[in-house]
Order: sequence, then structure tokens, then C-alpha cells
Amino acid sequence: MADPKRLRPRKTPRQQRSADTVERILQAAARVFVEHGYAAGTTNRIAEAANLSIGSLYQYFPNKDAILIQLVRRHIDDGTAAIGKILERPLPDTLEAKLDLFIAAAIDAHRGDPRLHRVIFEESPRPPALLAELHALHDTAVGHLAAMLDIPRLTAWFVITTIESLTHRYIGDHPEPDYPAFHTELRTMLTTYLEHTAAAVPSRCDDPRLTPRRATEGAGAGTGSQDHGRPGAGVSR
Amino acid sequence: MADPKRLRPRKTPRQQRSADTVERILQAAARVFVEHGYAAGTTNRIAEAANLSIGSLYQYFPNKDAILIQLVRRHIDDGTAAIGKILERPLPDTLEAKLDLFIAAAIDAHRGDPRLHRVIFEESPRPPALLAELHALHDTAVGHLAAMLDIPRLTAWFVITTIESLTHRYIGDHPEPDYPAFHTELRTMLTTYLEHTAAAVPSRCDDPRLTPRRATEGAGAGTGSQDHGRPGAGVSR
DNA sequence: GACGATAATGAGTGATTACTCGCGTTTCTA
DNA sequence: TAGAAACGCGAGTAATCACTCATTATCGTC
Repeated sequence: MADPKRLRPRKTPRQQRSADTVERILQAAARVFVEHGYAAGTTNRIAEAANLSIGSLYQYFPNKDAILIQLVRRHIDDGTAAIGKILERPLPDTLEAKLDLFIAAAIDAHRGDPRLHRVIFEESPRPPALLAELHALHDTAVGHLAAMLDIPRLTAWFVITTIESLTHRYIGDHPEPDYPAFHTELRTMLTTYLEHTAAAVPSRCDDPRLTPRRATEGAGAGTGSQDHGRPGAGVSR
Repeated sequence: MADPKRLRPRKTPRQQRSADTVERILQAAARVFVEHGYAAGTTNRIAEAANLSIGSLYQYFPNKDAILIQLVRRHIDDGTAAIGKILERPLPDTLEAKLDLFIAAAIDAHRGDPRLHRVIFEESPRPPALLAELHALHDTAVGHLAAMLDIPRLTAWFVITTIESLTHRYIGDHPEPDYPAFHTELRTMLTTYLEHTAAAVPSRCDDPRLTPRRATEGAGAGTGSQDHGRPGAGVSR
């Protein structure tokens, strides 16, 4: 019965004109989603913002979700490319320098438009397939860091998640972010954490209750993509 | 003219019966929002989940947002109460124990229903007034921690935000969370960070460069935390 | 410049939504 | 036990939404 809900363009642009149209739709969608949020970012509004008729929009996107998904996919591709870039060059020696690579990548990912990032990653219904891709990207970063620093996955999960979350929050909370200061502080925190973990010495806290649990693996990031099947998470009518 | 869009109940329950009704509506709303998300959590669905007619729902809530707001307000009150509880008892001596209080409070706040927490804090339209309250709560926590540990506000922002964000993410990402392990790991990270910071700053906070900007308080409208003033200063890499 | 292919149009459609209002039912008070 | 106040009801309404389709405009090629 043919897939009832396609998420890919229904028509492939043949001329430059329509390629531009698709681009205009995506950029307008980004703007509209940022300004109105996903739910209130109606397709008519997007078409209007793109100086386009609603019909033209539906020539290239079968439904509203497909537009968002295209936007998300671009972000995922950017993230994947960022990780690829980190790996393709020789790794730096120091712990700080290695962390710097990941921190810089996270900041870069948010720099474009943090509000769009917010809409995409927090406010929108994402189909399980995309969610899995997102999770996979996160897991990839965790895995690479774990290997690169030779640390348990739970520790790597902490580091990667800290970088992502704090960057997200810092930029969201501070209208005029001071990136270098933030970067430095974040690196300090993670460096001290990792040095302590590496030393694995009950430095100050001989109290056995306080010794860091060496991550009964698997319980940690391993379960990464178990996405506890949220039932109707999608807004989709 | 009367406010065109009230967000408070339009009718105050006089009998036990209607008080129960209001409670049922709120609990049903929580369930529906969790299951369908905010946008698809329609008022009719909420009424149905509460075994109530849609008309009755609108006896006590002037519109859909008002229901959500009541839910958010409860969360804010819980958070405020949690901070109050921390302060009313004598403070523990060790750094770890102090951090434990905040970590435990954050985990508690999420334990109820992390998915509801998600809907409330990430997916829903929150009016500026509420957003300001949320920000104020965060700022309060930052302020108390800064005072309690005698550290700069940026450092306290890092600690509080890390606790909040990582707890949120950890619970969201791990269907079967191991709270003690998480708690311990988080404490380890923050303890090492704070010990390093303290060590790097001779005689703690007497250094004038590090005095926390007391953040022209009360700026409820202003984006709460402008505290990125000279942050990395004392971190002496 | 003719003609088929590609692109753009926008009023219209059916579904869904938040919310209303007139009326029946239960509870309180005397 | 009667009357009033509080409560509960749910079909109905206007608005809004995602999306369609018959039509017109533009492009590429000869």
C-alpha cells in the first residue's frame, strides 16, 4: 500500500530554480521554528516566510515532519563530520588538548543558532529512526573518547554528556557568551576529574563509601540506545 | 476589560468533591502530557483521562496552558522546598557531604517522573513569568552554593548546572538508572573540580579578581544569570 | 517560437482543536 | 425537606491546521 507517511522529498529538483526553492524552504523553516517553536511553526507560515506558496512547499516535502527531519539530518551530518575531523588528524599528546577537540566541536555545533538547536533537540517529535541516529552519534563520541583516553565507558559518558549539556545550557543561559572562558573552565573541570579517575587513588577521601565505583560496565553508557520506546511521543496527527 | 488570558483557576473549589476534581485533572494532565507530549495532549484527552467531561475541566482551568502552569508551579515549589530543607538543618562539614545534599535534591526532583520533567522543562511553552521563576530558582541554588562553599558564582553555576543537566540526561538516557553509582561518580567529578579550583586560588576567595558578581539581583526580567564575569581568571592553567 | 517538462500557485477540504453554554445533578444549609 | 449554591455534563462552535489539486507560469531544447 505504499508507505503511508513518507519523509523524503516527493520530487527531486531538476533545475537550479527548484533547488533554490528547497533551500529557501529549509532556511525559512529554521527561522520559523526558532521563532514560533515546532508546534506553532505551521507549514503555511514556513511557506510565507520563504515567499512561496504553500503548494510549492508540498511539491518537495510530503509533510511537515519531513522538513524538520531534513534539518536534523544536517545537524547529524555536521556532528559526524566534526568527529571525523578529530580522528583524521594525529591525536595530540596531552589530556587537555584531547579534551579541547571535543569541547571545540560541541561549541561549534551550538554556535550556529542555539535556538534552532533547542527546537530540534528538545521540542520536536523525532521519529525513532532519527532518535537512534542521534543516540548513535552520541555513542560514537563516547566510544572514541573512551578509546582515546583509555577510560571506562561510564566515565566517557560523563565527559561527553557534560560537554554537550553544559555547552547547551551555557549558551542558552548567557545571551552574550564568553566562549574562551567557558571553554577553559569546562576543560579544567574535566581534566581534574579525569586525572583523579586515572590516578584512581582515594586522594582525599579514604572513606570507602566515597571511592568512585569503577563503573560496572554496561550499566553505564552501554545501554545507550535502549530508547525506552516512548509510545506516542510524536505529535503527528 | 479583565485580563483576556487568565492563567489562574476561574472557579475556586468549595466542596471536597471539586477539590478532588481539580486534583484528578492535574494528575490526568500529567499522564497525558507524558504519553502524548504537550502539543498532542489535548484538553479533551485530559478530560477523558480524568473521567470527566470537558466542560468540568474548563470550570477550573481557563485554558490548556493554565493546567501545565499549575504542574510547573508544583515542581518549582518542590524545588524551593528542597533548597529550604537543605538550609534549615546545620550544614555538614565536608565538601562531599555538602555536594551530596544538592545532588540528592536533583535526583529526587527527577525521580518522580522523568518524562513529565522532560515535557515540562523542554517541550512546553512557558510564559516569561514562569521562566523567570525557574531561572530564579536556579540562581538561588547557585547563590547558596557559592556562599556555602565560598566560591565564585561561575564555579557555582558550573556545579549546579552540571548536577541538573547530568541528572536529567542520565535518567533520560538510562531506562534502569543506577542512582548510587551515578551519584558517586557525579560527586567525584565535582569534588575533584572544586578541590582543584580551591587549591588554585590562594586563600580561597580573598582574591579580588574572583569575587562573584552579585548579579544585579531582582532582574527577574533580565536573563537571570549574567555571571560570566572573568570566569577562568583563577583557574591558572 | 513551439512544445513538453518542470516549477509555482492558492483557494479549498476535511480533520482536529480549544473552548462555550444551557441544562441536569449533587451537596449544603436552614 | 425545600431552596440555593456548587458541581458536572457534552453536543456544539469558530478557528486553525496539514495537506490537495486543478490551473497557470517558466524553463530547456529543438
